[in-house]
Amino acid sequence: MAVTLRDVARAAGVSAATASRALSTPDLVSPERRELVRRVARELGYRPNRAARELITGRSGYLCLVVPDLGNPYFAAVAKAVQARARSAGHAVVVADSEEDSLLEAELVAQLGAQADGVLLCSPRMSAADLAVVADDERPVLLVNREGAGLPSVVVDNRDGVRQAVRHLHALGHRRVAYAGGPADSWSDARRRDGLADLDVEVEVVDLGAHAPVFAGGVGAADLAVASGATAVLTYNDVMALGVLDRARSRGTRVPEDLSVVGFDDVPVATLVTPGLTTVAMPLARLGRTAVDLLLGARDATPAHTVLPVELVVRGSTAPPPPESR
Amino acid sequence: MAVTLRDVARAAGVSAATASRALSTPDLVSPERRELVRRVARELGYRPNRAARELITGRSGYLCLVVPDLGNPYFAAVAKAVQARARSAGHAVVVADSEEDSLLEAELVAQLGAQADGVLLCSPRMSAADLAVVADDERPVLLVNREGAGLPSVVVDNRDGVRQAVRHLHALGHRRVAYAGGPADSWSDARRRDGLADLDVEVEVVDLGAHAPVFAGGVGAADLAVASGATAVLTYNDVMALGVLDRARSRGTRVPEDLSVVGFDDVPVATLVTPGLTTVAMPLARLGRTAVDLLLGARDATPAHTVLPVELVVRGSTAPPPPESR
DNA sequence: TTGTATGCGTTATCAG
DNA sequence: CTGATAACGCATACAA
Repeated sequence: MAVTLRDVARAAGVSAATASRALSTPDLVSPERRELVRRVARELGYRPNRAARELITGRSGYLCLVVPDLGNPYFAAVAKAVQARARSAGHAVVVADSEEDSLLEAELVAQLGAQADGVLLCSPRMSAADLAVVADDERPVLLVNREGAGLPSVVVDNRDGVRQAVRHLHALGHRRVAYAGGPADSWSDARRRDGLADLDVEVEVVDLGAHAPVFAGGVGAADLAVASGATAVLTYNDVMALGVLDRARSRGTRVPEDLSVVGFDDVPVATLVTPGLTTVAMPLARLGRTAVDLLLGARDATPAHTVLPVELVVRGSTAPPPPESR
Repeated sequence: MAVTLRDVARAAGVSAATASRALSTPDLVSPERRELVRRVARELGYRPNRAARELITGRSGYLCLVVPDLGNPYFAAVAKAVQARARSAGHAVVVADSEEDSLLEAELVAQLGAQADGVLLCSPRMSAADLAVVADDERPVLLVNREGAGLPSVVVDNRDGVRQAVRHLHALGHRRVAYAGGPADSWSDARRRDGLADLDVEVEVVDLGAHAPVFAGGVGAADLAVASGATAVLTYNDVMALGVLDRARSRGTRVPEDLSVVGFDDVPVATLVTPGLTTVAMPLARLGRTAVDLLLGARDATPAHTVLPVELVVRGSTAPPPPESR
C-alpha cells in the first residue's frame, strides 16, 4: 500500500486533521508541527491521493483537452503547451482525440469533462448548435481558436493574419491574389474571409473556394490559382501550401518567380521545404498557455474573449510578380 | 450537483447496493430490476464518479503516457493511438511531456503514475539506472520502443529495419552505404547498429557517427556522406533524411541519381517532399494499441517483450548508384 | 436475489 | 491552534 495521510500523522505524533492542514493550509498550523509533519511526509514519500481529495473538495486536479486530431502538428503543439502549463499549475491533463467527429467530441466533453476541473475544447468545425449542448456542462469550458455559444475563448487574430499576408504581397507588387480556403464550416476560415473582405491595400482577391485542409487540397488549388491569373496564392494552412508548392513544381510553374505562395500556421515543416514557406505564424504555445490560465484563473475578471496576435514570417516562397503580369 | 448512484436507486425504488450491482455486475441482479435501474440511470444521465470508484476499487480508470516530446510527430502518432485504444477499453489517458528531461520523466512517472492504473513510458534516452528507479513503482510500467530494467516492453524491429533498407540498396547495386546515426545514448540507435553489424548482403558500411536527430543533423551528415564515397546514406530518422535531401540539393548532389537516401519512421512529411523519401515505416498506431493492450491485459500470460515488424516503403529517394561508382 | 452496514483517504466542521 | 468526527460516492462483505 501507498503511504497515507494517517501514516504521516501517526509517525509525526499528530492527528490526521493536523497533518492535512500542515500540508494543505500551512498557515493554520504552528510552525514547529508544520515543519515536523512536512519533514515526515517527505521522508515517508507521502503523496496525497487525488481521488480522496476530489471526493471531498470536488476538484480533481485534472484538466481535459479535446482536440480533433493529435497527429496534426498544430494541435500537438497546443497540447504540448497546455500540458506544460497545467503541470506548473498542479494539474494533470487528460487528452482526448475526437477524430474530427463532433458527436464523439460532445460525448468526450460530457464524459471526461464531468470529472475534470475544466475543459479545453479545440473544435474548429463543430456547429454552433452542437456547441450550445456542450456549453450546458457543469464544468467550465473554454474554446480554443474558435468562438461560439457564448463560451469564453482564446483565438488568434485570423483577420489580421490575412491582412498582413496581403499587405506583404501588395508591397512586393502583387495586385491579384488568390485565396484557397479551407473547409466551409471552419470557424477560422470564415474569419480569414472577413479579413479578405476588409483589406487596407488595393488588391483584387480571387476566391478559389473551399478545399480539404490537406496536401491534396493544395494540389487542386494550385491549378485553380494559376488558371485564375493571380500572381500569388494564400492558402488556408501550411499543408495545403505544400501541396501548391508540389503541384507548381510538377507543372513547371516556378515559385516564387511565377507564383508567390503564402501559408498559414507556420508548422515545423514550413522551414524544411525548398523554397522555405512564407506563412502566418500562430503563437500555438502561447495559445495553449493562455487557455490554461484563463480556464484556471479568475473565472470572473478575465475577458471572455482573448485574441492573440499573429505574425507573418517571410521565407523564400514570396517574391515580386513576373514582369509581364503588370 | 451531478446525479449520484443514490439518486438512481431512489428513483428506481431499490437500494444503492442493488443499483450499483445492476450497473457494475449485472449478473447478480434480477432481469427486471436490472433493466429498470439501467433505464432510470440513462434517463437521469447518471455518470459514475471515478474518484469514488477509485477510492474503493483502487483502479482510477486513467492510464498515464509519458513522452519526451509531443511535438514530435512520431510520439504524437503513438499518443493518438494510445488514447483511442484506451478509450475503447474504458480508460482515459493522462499525457505528460517530459521535455527530453529524464529527471522530470522520473518525477512524472512517480507523481502521475501513482494515481493511474498503469504507465506507458516512451523514454528512448533514459539510462538503465534511471529506468531501474522507475521500475520500482507500484503501478505496472510498460516501456514503448525500448527495453530495459527488466520491464515489459513493446518495440519495433529496428534490426530488421536496417537490414531491409540495406538489402534494398544492395539490390539496386549499392556496395558502399553510409549510416548517419542518432544520439549515442538512444536505445533504438544501438539496435540499428546491431542490424548493420549483422547484414546478410555484401555491403560496406561507413559509420558517419552520432548526430542530433533533427534537420540540422542531417545537413551535417550529408557532407560526410558524400565525402565518404558512399553511394547511399541511411539516416537515424526521417527528419535527418530531410536535412540530407536539402543539403544535397544546395550542394548540387542529385538525389537519387548521385546519392540514394533512406530514412526511418515514415512520418507524414516523408510523402510531401520531392523526391518522396524511401523510409522504414514504423507501425506507430499498432505500437500504441499494443502497448495499451499489454498494459491492461493479462499481466501474467503476456510476453514481456513484444516486437512489431517494420516495413520498408520505397519512394523516389533511392535508385541505382551512378555508373562511375562501380 | 436484495438490503444494511462499512470503509476507501481526504478535507471540512465544530468543539475544545 | 488542535483533535474528534462526519461526509464525499461508491463497491463489497455480510446478513437476511
